[in-house]
Amino acid sequence: MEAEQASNEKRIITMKDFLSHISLDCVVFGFHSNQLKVLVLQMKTTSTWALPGGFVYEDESMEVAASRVLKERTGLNEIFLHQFHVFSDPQRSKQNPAVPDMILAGVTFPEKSWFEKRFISVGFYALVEFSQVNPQPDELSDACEWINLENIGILMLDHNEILQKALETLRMQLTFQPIGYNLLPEKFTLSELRKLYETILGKELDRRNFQRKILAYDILTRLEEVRQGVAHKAPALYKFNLVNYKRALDEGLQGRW
Amino acid sequence: MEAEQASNEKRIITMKDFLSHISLDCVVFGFHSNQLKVLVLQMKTTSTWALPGGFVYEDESMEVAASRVLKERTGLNEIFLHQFHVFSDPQRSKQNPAVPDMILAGVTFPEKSWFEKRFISVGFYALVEFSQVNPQPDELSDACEWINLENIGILMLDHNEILQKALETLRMQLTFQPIGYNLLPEKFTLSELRKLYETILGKELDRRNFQRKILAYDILTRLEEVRQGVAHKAPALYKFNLVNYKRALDEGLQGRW
DNA sequence: ATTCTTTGTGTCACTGCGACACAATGATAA
DNA sequence: TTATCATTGTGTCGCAGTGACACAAAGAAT
Repeated sequence: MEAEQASNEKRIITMKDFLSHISLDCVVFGFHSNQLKVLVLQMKTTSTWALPGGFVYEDESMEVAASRVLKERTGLNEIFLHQFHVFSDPQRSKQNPAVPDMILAGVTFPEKSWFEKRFISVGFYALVEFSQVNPQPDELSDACEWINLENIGILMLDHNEILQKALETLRMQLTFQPIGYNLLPEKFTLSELRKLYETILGKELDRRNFQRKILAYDILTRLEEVRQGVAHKAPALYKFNLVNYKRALDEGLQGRW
Repeated sequence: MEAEQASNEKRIITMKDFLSHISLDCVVFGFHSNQLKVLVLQMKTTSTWALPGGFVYEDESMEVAASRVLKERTGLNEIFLHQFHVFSDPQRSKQNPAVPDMILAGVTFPEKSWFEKRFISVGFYALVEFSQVNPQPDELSDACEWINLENIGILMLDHNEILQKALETLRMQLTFQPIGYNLLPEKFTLSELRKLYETILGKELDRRNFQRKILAYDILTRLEEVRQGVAHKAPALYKFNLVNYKRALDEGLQGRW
């Protein structure tokens, strides 16, 4: 169906075309200035902060819906998405705080019955290149912006739990899959990659051991170039070897069993 | 609400109390005779084999619903469950093949509209002690029984994909979490535990190296007893140290980063 | 009594680990 | 111009863990 473009004018959105009782919430991770950042929205009526999310059209898969929703929030066409958990506590959305915002935005409810009742949410995390994102609020929110992970305050509903679960999933995942592609620019330094790992793991890594280990994964290609305009010894630039990187995602890293 | 007991007589089941568009499918793993087994149902009308599953009441979480469904199929009260993926291809249930069986079983459809349309399925895998399971078919099926994982044939809808994804999830999980509790009896031998790992990984492990590694996890307690009635040297019996086992599940095994 | 199979314990050479050193490089300050 | 500082690339060290495998014990079968 036609893309719903962000617009200043009120537009009619009907819930009828969405699957009832199902929503999705996205934890969008970016990386900038050696900080892991999360994209959040500020709701119009309540001013609370929330993770981006939305609903699923009747002819969409969850992944397609999440891609569509995030294209609208970030402007990006291809986003690395990964489902990580279904949040289904019946208490989590007894009274949907977004309803006033939706009414304000002109949403009509052909059948209020399902939307004002509970719904489950499929949690996705997305990894995006910070510099390529053009944050766009939706009809329900005043702002869409990046917040440093360590500065996240109180979010709407169970969004703090959703964010925490996403982070735990990312952390656990580093034990068997690499990370970095989709988050870092095409060319990056080992120092930048290491700081990405450090912000996810929440601890400092020895730069020499990190280098030996990550090079042992055989997923990086060292470029002839070095980073320009830096204050000290210029570090080498690297890029991901996508064939090996994707294989490492599919098959997991070697080891353990 | 009242438990829906299996019964020979037709009973009225109404879809009205379930969340629309949402189902769950369970891959129930058991382990017996050194084989990983999966619990499957045989549908009445079509005679196809399917994974157990069901729907979610309006006041249940996904986990509670899955526990309820599996209590009915296995007779077990406490089952280790883990969500692993949401299956949401719009094509996956355009025409629900279970509808004829449901009609045969006396199910009425207050609002056919959602059930004959598509729905997403939350995939769970369950780990159960084979010997404690009392397989029970539901109203839609003739049989509920174990099949060796390596003998699984064609399953209904996308259930082969669901099963494959569950197995991949289990395999990947062995790189950062242990397995065995819930699947093995309270007392077991290292040989039995190793064969469990081998059937999940699909490859043979050296029994000496396996022993050294698994003991290094510090999740096992060696008992004073040995297995009786065996043909050769009696192996020592072990049990899981639940404190350490659960910590290993929560925090992951040491290593990598 | 011998053979077979399984188990418990252990060894070996090798690899990877955590902790860290040293030299190179470029900017900054004296 | 020289010295200092901070960062990076490469490497070492002692130790721990690995894959491959040996040997002895134990009990059943022949």
